[in-house]
Amino acid sequence: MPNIREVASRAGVSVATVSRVLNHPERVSPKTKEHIEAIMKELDFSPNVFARSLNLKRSNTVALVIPDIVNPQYMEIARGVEQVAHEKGYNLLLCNTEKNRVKEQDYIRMLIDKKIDGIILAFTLLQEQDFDEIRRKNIPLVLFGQNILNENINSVYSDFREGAFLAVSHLINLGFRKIAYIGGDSDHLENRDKTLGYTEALLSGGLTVSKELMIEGADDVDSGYLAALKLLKLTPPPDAVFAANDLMAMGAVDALKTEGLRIPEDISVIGYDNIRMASLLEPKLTTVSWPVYKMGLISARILIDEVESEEDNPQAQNIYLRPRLKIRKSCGHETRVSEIFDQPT
Amino acid sequence: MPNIREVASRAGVSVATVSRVLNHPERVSPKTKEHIEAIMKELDFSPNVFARSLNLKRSNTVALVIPDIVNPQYMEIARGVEQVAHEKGYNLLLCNTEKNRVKEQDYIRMLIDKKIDGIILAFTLLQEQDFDEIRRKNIPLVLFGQNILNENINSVYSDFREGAFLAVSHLINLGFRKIAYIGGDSDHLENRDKTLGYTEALLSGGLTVSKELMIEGADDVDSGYLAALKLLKLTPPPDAVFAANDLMAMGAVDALKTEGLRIPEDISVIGYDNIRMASLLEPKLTTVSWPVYKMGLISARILIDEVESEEDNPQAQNIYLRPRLKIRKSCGHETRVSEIFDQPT
DNA sequence: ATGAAAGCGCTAACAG
DNA sequence: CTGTTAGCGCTTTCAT
Repeated sequence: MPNIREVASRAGVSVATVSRVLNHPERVSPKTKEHIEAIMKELDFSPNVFARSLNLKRSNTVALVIPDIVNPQYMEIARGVEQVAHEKGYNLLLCNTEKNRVKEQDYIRMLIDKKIDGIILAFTLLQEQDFDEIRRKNIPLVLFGQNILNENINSVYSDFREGAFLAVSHLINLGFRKIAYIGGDSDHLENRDKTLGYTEALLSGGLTVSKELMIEGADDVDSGYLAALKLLKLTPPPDAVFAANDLMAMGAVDALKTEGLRIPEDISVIGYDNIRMASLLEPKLTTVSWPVYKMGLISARILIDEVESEEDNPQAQNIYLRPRLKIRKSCGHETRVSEIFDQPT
Repeated sequence: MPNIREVASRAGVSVATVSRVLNHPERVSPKTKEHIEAIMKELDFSPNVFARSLNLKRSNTVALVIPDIVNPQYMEIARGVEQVAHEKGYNLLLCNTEKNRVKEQDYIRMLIDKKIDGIILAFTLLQEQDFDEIRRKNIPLVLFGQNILNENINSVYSDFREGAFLAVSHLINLGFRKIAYIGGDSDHLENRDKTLGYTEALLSGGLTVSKELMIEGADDVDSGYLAALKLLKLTPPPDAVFAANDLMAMGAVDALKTEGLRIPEDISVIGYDNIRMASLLEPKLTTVSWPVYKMGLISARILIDEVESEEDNPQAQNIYLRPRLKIRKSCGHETRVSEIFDQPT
């Protein structure tokens, strides 16, 4: 593996000149530049990134920390982030916390030690003070999918409270009165926000909030299945259920159908996320959509801009994208369904 | 940020000693070791990875190169790999090629330049000669999900030809005669293997292979949908369809149902992969399962073992895990369905 | 068991 | 426009 010294000597120049064609090509005369480049090609030379990083104190690598690598919604984030990172010549370190607070903290520690250029924390389980070290070391940080904890931290988020409110209000408008809720893991702030949206919608619709209608799931298909089974034990059972994500909604639909109920004739189901699969379910799932992929792109752009900016304390950005109701077939009401389907989306 | 020199001077020892407690603790007297460790803690010192890597020529980072970050099956690989990498103190660089041969080559080039410690190539689009550079630089490499191209390259794979054979034979045993095939992107070797399995099963079942029954999809839900629509135009239409993955199978089911067909009464569908969603479909999808997650774990272990081994040319491993038929409800035959469902899985 | 010193390969300040 | 040179922070001989 040739190094810069070898290139220099073969080209009959100093290492500084070679380094210059690598980093400031404009400061080298076109002739020597071409010559040196030819030699680089010939020797198949590529600069040693470690030495480079040691000097520059940058790794050209950013990290995405996510709770669950197999959740398709989270992977949409990764797709967006990877896209931008690759475009801009950065590498993407993927950190899967498995919703484990300790693993998340470990990872952050490790990322700081590694002198990562920037970090995107998606749906973090951590508190503001846990970011202190990141901020103290001036490592650019973007919080994804999180309500603003602090205006001084970059965040790209969608209002999950509002989304839940939308979903439940839709159910109420449809005429349902006993609306169950399968919530996500309440360790996550966005799930607590959804719960808020659920109760607010109930209240503002003149309904009462009942603990027995609220079950906490674990964000996956199976817990949705189990929760629905539990809800069916109530007498009378709920006439509609709002699940905090599509995965749980799909599990619930599966359970409901297994128990012989028809959807939406006997019971309505509404989800959250609008994952691709949600539209393949029978019946196609009504859900709340929010622009994950786009938010992934945006997060990465904000992050990398900040990495590359000279400023020490750039103004934090708080980007906010709205959720939207996606009406399909899994909710309905005998007398009102046509009326609803005629309304614009 | 304190460096090793500062730790040394505060501890009243030389940098060499500090370095030793980091790398060869046994070569330092317990007393001084403890003392130095205390000072490290006090100063919150952690060694600079760039300097370290520059010396050691290792990055403690491995890469996973996959064709499609949103395919749940591929993400299962990532889950396994991340698990092991994290356990062993390695970072995981995620490279999404979007099934783009050029992007894949770019990535490999970049990984080599980055002096990555090891690479797992999942369902690569590349040819054996494309790995030359990786092997020349002695970078440990594991091919995932690939038939052996070369016994000297580590590979962890499942026999997709056999899996397809299993699936189609099942259909034939069920009594179907006109069996369509929605293949995956034929740029991928594993999809060509599935095609092989399909035709072999047909032939060994005494059926003929017909081009018009074979459609090439793009491994996603939508292309399955489109393919099924096309197949329905045939007269008579096929009585069963084998899709090369569950995503396409799900798309096909969607199309078939939309066109008013009942599954399995009017037409049977069988998929491949056994993704979680496949069991939520109505009817639950019969499919071929193979142990992706486990294969991810294994790949990472082989890779990291090789990274950490002293040997220059360790014996390559070729691990092989069998696919298995997962019989559910989406295939059936009026007269034989009960008979089939009584047979052991 | 410990220390001195020579790099690892590169960048950038400084000098010309 | 180009060359000289001093680090970046660490690991590792080679001495002692």
